Amino acid sequence: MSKHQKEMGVLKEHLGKHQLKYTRQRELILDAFLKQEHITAEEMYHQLARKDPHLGLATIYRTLNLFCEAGLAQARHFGTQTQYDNISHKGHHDHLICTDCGKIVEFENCDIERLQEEVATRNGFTIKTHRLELYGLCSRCRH
Amino acid sequence: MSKHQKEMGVLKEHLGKHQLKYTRQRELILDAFLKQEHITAEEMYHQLARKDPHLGLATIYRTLNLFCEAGLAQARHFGTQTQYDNISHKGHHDHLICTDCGKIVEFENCDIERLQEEVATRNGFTIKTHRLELYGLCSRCRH
DNA sequence: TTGAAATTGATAAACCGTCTCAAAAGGAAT
DNA sequence: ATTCCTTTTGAGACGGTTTATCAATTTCAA
Repeated sequence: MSKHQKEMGVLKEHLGKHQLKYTRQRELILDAFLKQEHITAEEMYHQLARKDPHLGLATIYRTLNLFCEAGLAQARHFGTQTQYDNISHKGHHDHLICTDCGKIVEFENCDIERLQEEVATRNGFTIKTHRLELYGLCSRCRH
Repeated sequence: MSKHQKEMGVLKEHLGKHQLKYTRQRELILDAFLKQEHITAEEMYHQLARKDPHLGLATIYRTLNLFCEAGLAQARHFGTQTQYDNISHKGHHDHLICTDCGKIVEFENCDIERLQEEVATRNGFTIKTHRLELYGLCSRCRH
């Protein structure tokens, strides 16, 4: 039995609502995905090759995009690749991204979140999720 | 004569330092670039096609990357494409996005920006640009 | 068990951005 | 202006990432 009951439930609910099916591959990919903070499709392809050598790369892309629609993942583009962030397990995480070396530092800041809520309320919005990315140079690349 | 004397100067200084040449294409692209807050190479390609139908897409990519090196632009990956941000443009704005109807509200919040700087400093980063998007439901779609 | 609908895997195709290279242009010295 | 060397350009080829295609397979409700 899976360790990720809650997320599995979110996925199944999304599948049910959209007449989609629960497949072995989707379960396999979700399990692997939830163990990561963020991962690329290619990385997951190699990682899962041992468990299921016939799992296709296209299926991984399709499934990760499905997770985004279900609210379990969030796609983020850096360099030439797409990172799929796990937002369901840890909640959202924001990123400091070095535009030179690609280094990524994750952070969370309650004060910023509170201000975001204020802004949203002032504009009549109810926030479901957000994305905050700070681009710049890390200490090593600044020199 | 160009309206963008200051930036033109920055570019020329960079060119001089690196034994690069001042060309008609670079002037044309800089002029177009500085009118935007951010633009993709493809967008600029179409935009400039009228002024110079023979301007190649590769030249635009090369030139926008040159602007990044000169400190006039900042590349940011958005969706599948690369956005080149005009960093001399100060009116940066963030977005509130309704996931239901697609409505987008722009906002600016100095307190959030200040906290972002704090986070960056604490992690040894120097921020050049950022992206903040709040996803949720607008007042109309909540009901 | 059956059958309609969704999914998969393999691969082709699309897409974005960079590289290549011959021709053209910049620009310093004459 | 001319020369000469270097850089740049434009056009298309190329490489890596992601999506589209489609026949075969799987899901799942009846």
